[in-house]
Amino acid sequence: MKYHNLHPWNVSPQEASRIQIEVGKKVIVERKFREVGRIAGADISFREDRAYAGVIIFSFPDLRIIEKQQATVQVSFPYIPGLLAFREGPALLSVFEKVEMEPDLIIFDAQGLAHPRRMGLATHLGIILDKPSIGCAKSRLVGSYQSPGEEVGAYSLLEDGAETIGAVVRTKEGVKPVFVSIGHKTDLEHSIKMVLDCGRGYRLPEPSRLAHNFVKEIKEEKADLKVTDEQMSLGF
DNA sequence: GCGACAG
DNA sequence: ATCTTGTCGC
Repeated sequence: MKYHNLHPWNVSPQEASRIQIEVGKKVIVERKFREVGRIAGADISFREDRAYAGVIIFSFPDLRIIEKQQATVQVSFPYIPGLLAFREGPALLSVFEKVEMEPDLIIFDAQGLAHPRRMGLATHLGIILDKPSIGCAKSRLVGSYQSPGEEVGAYSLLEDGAETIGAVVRTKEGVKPVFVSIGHKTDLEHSIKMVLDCGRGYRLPEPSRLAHNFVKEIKEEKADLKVTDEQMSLGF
């Protein structure tokens, strides 16, 4: 996949926040597509400063795997709440660059608009990749909410002041709900529907769950290789 | 100053 | 996220 190089990534935290405010002006919170034929799940696993990024493309709604790609990248930006995209973004773009079967929608294990500056990783990468995206996080970054009903499919709104920034969705009974928010080029109602339609009895939707297992495997099998993709392409 | 804080 | 043993429950 191709993507737009909108800004540098090796910047200070202050500059990163400024970039989020600037790039965030491009977000589109409207869904124009009708059908989803392919959906992608992406995730990253870390070991020290090396990131193992993976993407899996599925057919939808049958959720058959049609492509898997991976990339190993050296990471230097630290984890700072609100600036996750600056730590994981570069590695995710490296792996999306290898994807050939373009997805119609991407689900990220992170927030979308449910972010202090409405620029969570799902929104940020959706804009750079120019693809509809959804943020499906395992915990809250910002916003207040009432606990959703216990039945699968129940959800409550996540709000920040008078603004609705996402939804807290029950994807499995007796388990902590997930935090769904618009990433880019879609709406909240459809985002919630997609997360639920991709559910197969587990807390996380299949694209997220399998992408997570995938990068975990990659990390464990390549843990001893102290070489990143870039170093390999340089001939070693 | 204190507590919160995606992965 | 990652580091880790046992443990509670279906």
